[in-house]
Amino acid sequence: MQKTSITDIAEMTGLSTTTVSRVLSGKAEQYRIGKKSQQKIKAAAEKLNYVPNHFAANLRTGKSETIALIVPSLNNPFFAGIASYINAEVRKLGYITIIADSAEDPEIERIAIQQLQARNIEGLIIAPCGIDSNYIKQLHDKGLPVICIDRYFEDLDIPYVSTDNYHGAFSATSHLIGNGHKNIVCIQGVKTSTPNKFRVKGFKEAMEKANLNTYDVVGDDFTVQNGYLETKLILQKKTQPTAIFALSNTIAMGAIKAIKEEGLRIPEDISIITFDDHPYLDFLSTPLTCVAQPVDDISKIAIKFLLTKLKNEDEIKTNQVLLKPTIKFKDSVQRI
Amino acid sequence: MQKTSITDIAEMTGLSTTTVSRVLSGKAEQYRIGKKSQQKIKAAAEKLNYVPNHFAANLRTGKSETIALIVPSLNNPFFAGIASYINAEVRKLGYITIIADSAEDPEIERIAIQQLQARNIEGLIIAPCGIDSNYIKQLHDKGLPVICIDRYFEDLDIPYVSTDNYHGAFSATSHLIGNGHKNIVCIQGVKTSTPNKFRVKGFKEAMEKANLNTYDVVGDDFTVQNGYLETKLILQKKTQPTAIFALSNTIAMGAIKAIKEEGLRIPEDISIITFDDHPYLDFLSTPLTCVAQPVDDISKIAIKFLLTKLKNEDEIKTNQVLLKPTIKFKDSVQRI
DNA sequence: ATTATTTGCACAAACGTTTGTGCAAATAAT
DNA sequence: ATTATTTGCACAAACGTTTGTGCAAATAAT
Repeated sequence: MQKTSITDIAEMTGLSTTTVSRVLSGKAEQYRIGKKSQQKIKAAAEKLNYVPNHFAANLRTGKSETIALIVPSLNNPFFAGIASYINAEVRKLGYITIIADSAEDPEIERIAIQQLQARNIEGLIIAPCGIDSNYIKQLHDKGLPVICIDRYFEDLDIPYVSTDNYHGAFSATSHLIGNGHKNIVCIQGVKTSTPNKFRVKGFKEAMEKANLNTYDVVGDDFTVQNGYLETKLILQKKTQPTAIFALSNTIAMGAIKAIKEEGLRIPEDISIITFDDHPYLDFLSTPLTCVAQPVDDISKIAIKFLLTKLKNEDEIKTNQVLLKPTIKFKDSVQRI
Repeated sequence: MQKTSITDIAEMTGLSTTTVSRVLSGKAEQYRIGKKSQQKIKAAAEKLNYVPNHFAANLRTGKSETIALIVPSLNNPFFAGIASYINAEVRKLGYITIIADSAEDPEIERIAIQQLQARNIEGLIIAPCGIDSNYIKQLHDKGLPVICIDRYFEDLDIPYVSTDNYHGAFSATSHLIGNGHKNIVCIQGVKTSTPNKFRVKGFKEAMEKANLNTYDVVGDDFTVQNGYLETKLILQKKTQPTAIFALSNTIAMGAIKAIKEEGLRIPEDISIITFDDHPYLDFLSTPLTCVAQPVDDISKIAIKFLLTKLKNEDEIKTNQVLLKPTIKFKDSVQRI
C-alpha cells in the first residue's frame, strides 16, 4: 500500500516539497506561491490520490488534533450517549476522538491514559473511575488540558462539568415524599464516585428534612445486575418500601426486572424514580419518572472548554461547572 | 508540556538512543544489550516519566496500530453495541479503534475515510452507508485490510460478515403466519442497504410461499421516527394489519409509540416482531419477539479477520460470512 | 601469545512533514 | 540605466523514533 507523499508530488511537478507542502496546507497565499504552481500541485495531488501523513505532520508540529474520552462503561447508556455526542461534535471541529472504556478499573484507566499520551492527545475528557487523582493531576499539571465530566475530584482544581447531583436527588426524593411516601429505599451505584456521593447526600437530607430518619441506602454499582439483586432483597423484607429511588437508569432497569418477577406493578404496588433519562424509558410498561441529566450540555461544555484551551483563547475563569438537572414526570410515582 | 524523549534518557544514562530504543521496545535480548544498561535505562525511563511517541515510531515503522470503525449511526443501539464491543476487543490486542459515524451520509463517510487514512489506519471495519463502493474498493485494492459488517456489496469481493438477513426475515414472517396472521405490514429501513434488501426479500418470499400475495412494505429509514410515522399511517387504514414486522429495533420503538398513542395493546390488538435484540426489549410493556443478530460474533469475526491479515498469517479463504440469527420468542405475537 | 568469537554498544540514515531563512529573477521606482 | 522592491520559490534542519551495519573491547579457543 505505497502511499504517495509530498515528495512524489514535488517530483511530478518539478517543484520543491516546501512549495508543495505550503500549497497543500493552504498556506499558498501566505508564502506567495504562484497561481500556476498552485494549480499544478493540486492537480498532481488529485491525480496521485494524495492523503497527507498526519503522523509526520504531527511529529513536526506537535499537533495531533486528537482528544481522548475515557468513560467507566460504554455499556451504560448515559456514557454511550456522551461518547456518541462528543465523537460527532469533536469531528466537526476537525479533531478526532479516541474513546476508551475503563470498565470501572483504575488500572485499565491508567494504562489507557498512557496509551493515549503516546498518541499525543491534545486534550482529555474523562469520567474518572478511581478515587486516586494522582496521575490525572499530573497530566493537568504538565499542561495537558483535562476536564472531568460526571465524576470529578472535589479537592482539586481540575476543571469539571457535571450535573448538580445533590440538587437532583433532593428534588426527586422530595417528589416522592410529597406524594406521601415515607418508606423509601435508595439503590446507589459506585460508592466512591462523586455523583453517587452527592445523590445519596441529597436523598438523605431530603428524607431528614421531612423527619423521615430511618431509610436504607443499598447497593454499590451502576449496573443492571446491582439494581436487580438489591431490589430482590428489598422485596424480601417484611415491611416493603413504597418507593425506590434508583441512582442510575441501569439500576432502574434491574429494579424493574426484579419487580416484574415478583409480580408487582409499578406504580400501584411500588413507585420508582430514577436518575438519567433515556429514549427507551418512554417505552417501558410504565414510563419512568426520572432526573434527566443535561447530557448534551455537559458534553458541549467539556468540548468547548478543551477547544478554547487548545486555541489559547482568553483564559477561562470558571472551570468547575454544575448543571441543573430536570425532573421528568411520568407514570411511575403513585400518590399514596 | 515538554515530553521526555529517548534522547533525554540517552543523555541521562550516557548511552545512545539506539540502545535506549532497543531496551524500551523490548528488543534488548535480540541486540544483546547488557543487563546493567538495561536497568539504567529502565530506571531513567521510569524517573523521567517517559511515554513513547507513537507518531514518531509510526513514521519510522509504518505501523499505526490503529484500526477504524465507521458505522452509519451510533444512535442506533445495534451499531452502538458493535462499536462498544469492537472498541474494547481491539484495545485488548494492543490496537486502538477510531470510531466514526457517517450519519447515513456517503459524503461524510468519504471524508471520514480520508481523515482516517491520514492517520495511517491499518485496517477498516465499515458498515457502508452508500451504494457507491468505489472508494472502499480502492482502499481494498490498495491493500488496506477492509471488512464490511452488516452492510456489504454483493457484487464485489470485499470481505464481509453479516447476519443471514434473508433467513431471519423469512423465519420471523413464517412465525407470524404460523400464528394465523395474514395481513402483515413490513416497515423497512434504508432501502438500498443490503440487510434491508434481504430482509424484505425474506418477508416477501415467506408471504408468497403462504399464498399471501397482498402485503405492504413501507418506510425508508432505520429510525424511531420512521417507525412511528409509518405505524401512524398504517393504523389509519380501513383494514388494519394484525401484525407488524419491524426491520430494526429503532423502527419497532417508533411503532410501539404510535400503537400506544392510538390506545392499542400489544399483542391483543396488534402483534409485532422486530429485527435486533436489545437488553431493553425485555423491559418494555410487552417484551418484543425479535430476530436477534449475533452482534458479538460479527464483531469478533471482523476483528479476527483484520488482525490475521495484519499479522500476515496464512491467507484466509472464506472471507464472506453470513451468520444465522436466532428468533427470541417473547410476548408480542398473538395467535389468532 | 596469537587468532577467532562473542558481547555490547554507537553511527547514521530514514520515515513524511513543516518552517525559518535566504536568494535569484522579475518587476517597479527613480 | 541604475537601484529598490516584490515575487516565487528552494535549502536545510528538525520533530522522535527504529534499524542495518560496523566496530571496538572482552572473552574464548588454539
